[in-house]
Amino acid sequence: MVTHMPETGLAEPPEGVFRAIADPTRRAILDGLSGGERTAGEIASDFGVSRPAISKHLKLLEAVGLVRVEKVGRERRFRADPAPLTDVERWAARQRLALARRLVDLKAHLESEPFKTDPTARGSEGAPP
Amino acid sequence: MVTHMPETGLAEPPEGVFRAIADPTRRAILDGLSGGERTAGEIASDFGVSRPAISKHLKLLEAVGLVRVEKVGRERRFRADPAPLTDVERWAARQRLALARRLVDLKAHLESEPFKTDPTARGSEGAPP
DNA sequence: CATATGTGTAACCATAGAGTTACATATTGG
DNA sequence: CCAATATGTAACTCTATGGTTACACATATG
Repeated sequence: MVTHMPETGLAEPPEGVFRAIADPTRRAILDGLSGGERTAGEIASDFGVSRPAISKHLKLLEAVGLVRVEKVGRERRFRADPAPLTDVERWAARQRLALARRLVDLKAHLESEPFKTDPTARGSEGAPP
Repeated sequence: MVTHMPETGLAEPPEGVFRAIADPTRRAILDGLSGGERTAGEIASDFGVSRPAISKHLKLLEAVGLVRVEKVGRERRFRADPAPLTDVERWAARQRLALARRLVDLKAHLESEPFKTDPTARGSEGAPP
């Protein structure tokens, strides 16, 4: 039994990004940044939540690298940076590949051991020559 | 100002999956299921948390379709189903594409308006002494 | 310089969520 | 039928987190 942390053995991607995109408002912020740079105020005006709330979301997004900031005068221009999402995509892709591999193994297994108990039996799929 | 919900205009993927994979233990469970089916007890024994905790994680994972269960006798065999992750991958990919598009637009913009103030100037990246 | 503007921070609140222990519900095996 | 095994559920606790309001700061502007 692993007593410390999950410790999957598989490379565990940065926790932060997963948590960051778990919140719908933060995903919406990133979506809103798809068109290009926006100031904190502009972003906040898109949602029904207070500006401070958005400010904190932006801070968190910046912390995990999903957003870059550029201070221009008294305003701050935010722009999305999807780079950290590669971790998420890689993890998701690996999950899919794992399934595919299992299916291949299963197929191979079924084809190699038709019916030990009955030599006269035809293939398990019922499509014998 | 949108008063209801984020409402990004862009297709908003199922909230559930994002929340489900936000938890490191749940991701670890899915990773552990990469090799094939496992019973609830086997899964629980991999972590330093109580079995009920794992049970709840499994319930949530099943609710969002990331895991399938098959009751066999008194035990339950769980297996991963990465299908719902396509939503996540699509969203992530779209984010990346949005950035690429912005960069292309920027490049085009820079190339179309080299140096209005100096007709003799060559490409924008030149190193004028 | 005195204000208006654009933002971040601090202090609080309320709720969600992850963990725990105790107990209820199937099945299997004698 | 009864004890052991494999799980899920209920009832709680604690902490993380998203939101809010009030206030501090920096930069533009008349």
